[in-house]
Amino acid sequence: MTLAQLKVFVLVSRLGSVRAAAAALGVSEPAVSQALAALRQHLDDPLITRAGSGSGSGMELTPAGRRVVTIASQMVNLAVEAEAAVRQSNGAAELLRVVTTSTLAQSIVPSLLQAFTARAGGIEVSLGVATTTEMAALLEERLADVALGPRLPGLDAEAVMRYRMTLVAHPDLRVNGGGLAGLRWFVDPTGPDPLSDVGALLARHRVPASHVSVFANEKAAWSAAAAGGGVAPAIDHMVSAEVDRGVLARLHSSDVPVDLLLHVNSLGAPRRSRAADKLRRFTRTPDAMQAMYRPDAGVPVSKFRPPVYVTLWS
Amino acid sequence: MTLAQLKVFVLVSRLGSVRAAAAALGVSEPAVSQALAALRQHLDDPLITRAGSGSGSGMELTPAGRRVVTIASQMVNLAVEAEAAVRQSNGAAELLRVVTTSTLAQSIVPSLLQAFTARAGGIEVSLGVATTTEMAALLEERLADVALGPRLPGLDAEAVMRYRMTLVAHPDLRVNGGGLAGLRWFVDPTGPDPLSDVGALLARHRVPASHVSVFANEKAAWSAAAAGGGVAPAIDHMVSAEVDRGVLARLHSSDVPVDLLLHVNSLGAPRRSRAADKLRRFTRTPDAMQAMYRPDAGVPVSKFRPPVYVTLWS
DNA sequence: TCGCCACCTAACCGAAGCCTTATCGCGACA
DNA sequence: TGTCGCGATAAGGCTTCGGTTAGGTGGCGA
Repeated sequence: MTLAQLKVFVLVSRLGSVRAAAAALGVSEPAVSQALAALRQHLDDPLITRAGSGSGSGMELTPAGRRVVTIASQMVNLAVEAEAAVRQSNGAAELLRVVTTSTLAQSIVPSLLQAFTARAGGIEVSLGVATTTEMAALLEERLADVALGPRLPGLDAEAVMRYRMTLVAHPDLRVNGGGLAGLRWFVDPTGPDPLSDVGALLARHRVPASHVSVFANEKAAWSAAAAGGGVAPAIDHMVSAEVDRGVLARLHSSDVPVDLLLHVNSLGAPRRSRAADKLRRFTRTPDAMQAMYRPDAGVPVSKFRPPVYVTLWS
Repeated sequence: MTLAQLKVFVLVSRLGSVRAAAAALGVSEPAVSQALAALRQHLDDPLITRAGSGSGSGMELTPAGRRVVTIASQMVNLAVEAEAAVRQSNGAAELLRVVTTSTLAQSIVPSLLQAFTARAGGIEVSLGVATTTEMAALLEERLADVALGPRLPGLDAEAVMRYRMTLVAHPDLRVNGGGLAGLRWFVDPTGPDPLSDVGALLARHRVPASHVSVFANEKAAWSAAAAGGGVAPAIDHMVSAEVDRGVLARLHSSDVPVDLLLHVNSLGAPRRSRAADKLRRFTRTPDAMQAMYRPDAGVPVSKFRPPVYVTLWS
């Protein structure tokens, strides 16, 4: 019984799927399946089984599994706590692990974190990308300290800023009879995640999967849209320069632009790290606002080469 | 950072010595030292250092070490709890791990445990031997559920029975001018442990180490005494047969025979296992009393061949 | 100053952990 | 009835763990 195995088990039970856990950990699916098998053998109990014994119906804990998952979760948390305790005792830099969606990781979040590290000394920030479902599980398991994105139910969430998502395209593009759903859509890797901003947009417009092209990052999607032949979702104030230069134009419909809220999510006050607390406080300052609205402050796109959607901390 | 490493660290810090921890775990001393080194490297902190940087002065936790022990201890406890939870959920036999002193392990305790397992169904008992100092640490770390022996401070102790420790020798042996300290003493492996019954007896009589011979078990010590040339401590009612047969005779002095109390020690009620609770209750019954006073009920001596003083549960 | 005691380090070795790719099993669903 | 999705299993390789024995180091006491 190793800590890694316990971490895997907890993550599988929280995400309800081996595949999802593998993705969240950034490893292959057999790796997860095998860790689970080892734990099952060691404890001599299936712990978690396929529910409908078919696909799609999720998984289900055995009685023993239910008891173990709570204990295992505590152990994983304590392991993180131990490392943090040492780091803090020795005055080393605190570690703040932030997760966000792929879309936000390319636009708003990097400049926010850059401003934060400059302001609050002695904190080392690392940024990871995850789907919305994963974000909650990652926070619960203390694999991340803060999640920036939509409001996560069951966690301590706080609205930070309002941002507008628009659709952009080549200025000459005309929408024909089929409506927006008839066009080609160029999206970043959050597109396939139905809970993400972009995924929700695709769902609302009932865009068939065959019309969607996934790009490594948002900028690549705009470029494709600027070249003509399709539309791309974008965060409004990040494309203002391109719109001003006439390279792109905003499209309008009943659904776009749409105003969204960026939240800071973390565990409740007693359970979250000091660094997480500091970031929460920082997001309320004018400095933070200014950083988030600065359009050109993105990190170099190269940092987000595929596979973007998988990041992990050991 | 593995659970085994954490267990080692906690045990070292509780016993205050690498050697003692190695003995308690039944492994060589470098094994412990190395596990500690791995943890130190991983956490980048010495965690625990020699106090006076000399021999005998014990060890001392660093600030980070102090914080880590408490966390590590919880983790180790939770690991045990997880396994117990599964076992219980599945109706498998509960596991009761008992530690006792070497002296008692050869005499009173086996017949007690034998009676207990016969009475309380579905409990699997395993017996280990440890020094008095180790017993407390083993209970704290949940490496054992119950300790049978002297009262352990800081734990939930309950007196179970009174037993008498006598000195036996060949019937013809006469004590000369030097008193008892001038004789050869034949003792079992608890002799070198100054906190044990036998060790305390040696200390009170100021027996020099050169006069002490350590035998693999108590019966071997009696045999040597019966052959003449020395004395051996023994639990009174276990040698009554030999005394009746004239093979051995009891010696008397201001200090011997001495009456001692056997205690059941375990963690406090909320923290101890159900099986531990059952054993505690059983010790209050007449059946338990009868079993403990039955002189011939020892387990075969072969089970206690050296190394006796080492015990091991993984 | 010699030797002992307690801890650390080195070197080696087998077992287990943990990752990969490839393949199988099995419901669900068109 | 194929085939798709998803989990389990097989096989293979690298790394780490955890154990051993042997030898090094540095106070402390006689």
